[in-house]
Amino acid sequence: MKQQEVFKALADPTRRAILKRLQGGALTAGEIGEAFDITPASLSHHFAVLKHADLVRTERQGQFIVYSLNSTVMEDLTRMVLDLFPSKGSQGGKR
Amino acid sequence: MKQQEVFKALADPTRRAILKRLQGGALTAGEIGEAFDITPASLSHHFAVLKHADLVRTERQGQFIVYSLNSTVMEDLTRMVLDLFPSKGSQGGKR
DNA sequence: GTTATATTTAGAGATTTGTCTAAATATCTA
DNA sequence: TAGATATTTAGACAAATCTCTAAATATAAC
Repeated sequence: MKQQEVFKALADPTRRAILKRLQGGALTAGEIGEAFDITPASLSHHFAVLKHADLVRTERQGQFIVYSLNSTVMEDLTRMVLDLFPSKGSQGGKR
Repeated sequence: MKQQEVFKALADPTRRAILKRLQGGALTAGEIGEAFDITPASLSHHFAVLKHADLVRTERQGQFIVYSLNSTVMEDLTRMVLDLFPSKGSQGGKR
């Protein structure tokens, strides 16, 4: 997993909101876009970043492109976060 | 907790490395800097971002300024990440 | 008080990022 | 095939970000 891509992808509030929107299940690009005051082109850029980080999956269905969360990344992400902080009780104290 | 500040702070690899360095316990700015090929000024900028996100704490000790992880944020951060993804088994299926 | 060490602040410059408009691609429907 | 809809790609621009050098601040040691 590309740690850097994932953290970068999560750094933008619009992208985090996109992920949250997908929690309820897969949506087309257009359906996702309804919630944002942003052009389809800009939205598409965010999709590209999320895809590059492997946080979402896509599937074409006729005219539409359907986005869904890549839930397997969740585990990795949690691990990455946990890895950033010492486990409880193991932290170095005062010097 | 300022979610946006936290995610932004974590988006930079140098800052994540700083956090990892602090896992072993508190360190002075100079000690942290030894590991990076970067000027003290740039490092100080990263410290400011981490502090602003409340990810680290500081304490002056004479000439030195000692940085340590703010471990209480860990819990919040994990919650933020978990919140971004549906809990296992609850994810919406195909449409 | 002067000098040295540790760190931050200020300001500048190059790169990256998020947004837009315009144009391109893909699919559907008639 | 032609026209409509859905989405992406290309290119431009402003704002944010990371880095640097130079200067400022704070403490320590003499």
